[in-house]
Amino acid sequence: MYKLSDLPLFSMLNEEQLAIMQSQLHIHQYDKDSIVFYEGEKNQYLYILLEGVVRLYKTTPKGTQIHMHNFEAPEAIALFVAFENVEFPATCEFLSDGYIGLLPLKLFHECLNNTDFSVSLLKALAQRMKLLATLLHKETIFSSEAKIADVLYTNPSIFERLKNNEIAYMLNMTPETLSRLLSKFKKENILKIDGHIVTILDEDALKYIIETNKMRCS
Amino acid sequence: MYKLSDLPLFSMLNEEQLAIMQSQLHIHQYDKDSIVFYEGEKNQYLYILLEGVVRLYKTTPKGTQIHMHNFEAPEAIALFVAFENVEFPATCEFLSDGYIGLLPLKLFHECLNNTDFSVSLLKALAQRMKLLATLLHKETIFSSEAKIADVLYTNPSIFERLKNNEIAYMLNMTPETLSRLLSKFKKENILKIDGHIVTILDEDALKYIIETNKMRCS
DNA sequence: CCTCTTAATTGATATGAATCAAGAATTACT
DNA sequence: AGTAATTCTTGATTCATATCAATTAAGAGG
Repeated sequence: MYKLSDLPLFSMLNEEQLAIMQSQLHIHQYDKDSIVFYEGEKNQYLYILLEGVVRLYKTTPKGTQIHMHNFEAPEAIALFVAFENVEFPATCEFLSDGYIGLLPLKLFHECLNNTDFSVSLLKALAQRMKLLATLLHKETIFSSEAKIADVLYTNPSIFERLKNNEIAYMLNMTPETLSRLLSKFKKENILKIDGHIVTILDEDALKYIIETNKMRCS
Repeated sequence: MYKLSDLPLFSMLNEEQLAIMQSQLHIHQYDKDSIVFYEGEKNQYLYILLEGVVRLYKTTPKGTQIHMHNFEAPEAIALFVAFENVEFPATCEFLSDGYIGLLPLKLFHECLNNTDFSVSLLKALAQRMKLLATLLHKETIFSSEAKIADVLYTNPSIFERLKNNEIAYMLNMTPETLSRLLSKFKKENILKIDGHIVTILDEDALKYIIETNKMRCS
C-alpha cells in the first residue's frame, strides 16, 4: 500500500507536515466492485487511492453508464471537488480490492499555505482538466468509428489485454457497435485480427477517420 | 477597459508586481466576430479578456459547432492551457468588440511563487473544471428535452433576451428540435409562451424531465 | 401600411447508434 | 474431450435527432 509521500502531490511537504497528514488519514479497505462514492453525493474528504484500481463513471437515467476514467494507485481522486463545494460528478467504483485514504478537507486546505504544495496541486488539477477536456472531445466530436480509430492509434495493445466487451464500455458504445465497426475496418483492410492480436495495416486511414469521423472510400 | 488588478486572480499581487505585469501585457484590440485563437493551436501567452464578450466552441468534422462557454470581461481564458503544454481544446471568438491582454507565460509562471496568487489560481481553475464537468454532463447525459428543461429551470430569462435560434445553438441542438420540443412542452401545459415571455406552469414536470430525460405521461 | 428580410414552424426523410433477438464461436470446467 | 458458460457476431427494428425543404409568422425600414 502506498503512503501519502508516494504521491508527487504530497512529496513537497516536509516530514513533519507529512507525518501529521498521514496520522490524520482515515484508511478504508474496499473490496472489488464496491463503491467509494456515488455521483451526486457531497464530500467531506479528499479521497486518495492508496492501492488498487478504480473507475469513475456517470449514470444515465436509463441506467447505462458513461465511462470517464480509470485511476491507479497512488492518485488523488475527485480533486476539484475538494475546492468547490459541489456534488461528485461521477461514481467511483473499485475494479480491484484496494485502499482509500480519506484526508479531512480542513487539513488539506491548510496545506495550501505551502507554495510548493499549491503549485504541484495546480499542476495536478491542470492535468485532470486535460483529461476532462479530452473526454469531452471524444464524447461530443468523435463518431463511434473515430473513437475506435483513436484507441487503435493511441493504445492498440488494449485489444490484447481486454475483451471487446470491456473495450466497448470504455469507449461508451455497445459491444454490437464495436463488433460491427471492427468488421468494417477489417473489410477495408485497415487492420487484421488474429486471435487477440490486432495489426494495423493502414495507419493513414486511421488518422483520416480520427479527423473526419468517416472512412475514406466507403 | 479592465485592468489586471480588476481580476480577482491578480488582486492578490502587490502593486509593484502588478505594475510589472501590466507593463508586460500586450493588449490587442478585436472586432466583433474575430477569432482570438483556434482549436488546435499552441499558445505562448495567458489570454486575459479585458473588454467584451467571447464565445468558446469546438468544431466538428462536419463543420457544425459545439458551444462551450461565453466569457465576459474581466476573465482569464483557457487557464489550464497555460500549465499543460497542450493545444487549445476550443476556438475563441469575439461576440462583441473588445480587448485581450496577452501575458507571457514566463511571467505568469513566476507569479506562482506568490502563495496567495497560486491559491486564487487554484480556486479559478477549480471553477473552470466545474464548468467543464457541467458541460460534459449536459452533452453526455441530457437528452434534448432535458437540456431545454434545464435552461427553463435555471435561466428562464434567456428566452426574453435571445432568439430561439441562438438558444438552440447554445444548447447544441438545431432550431428545429428546439421549436418542436417547446411546442411539445406547451401542449403538455408545462409552460406557456406569450410573445417572448415564457411562463413556467409546472416546475415539477421540468424537474422530472431533467432527472429522467423524458416527459411524464407521454 | 406595405414590402423585404429574418426567424420560427412544420413535415418528410436520413442517419448513427442503441436495442432486441438469435445464432456462432470461444473459453472454461470437470 | 465434452458440456456449460461466456463472448462475439449478425440481422431486424427502433429511437432521437439532424437534415432538407417549404411555409408561415414576425419585425424592420421606407
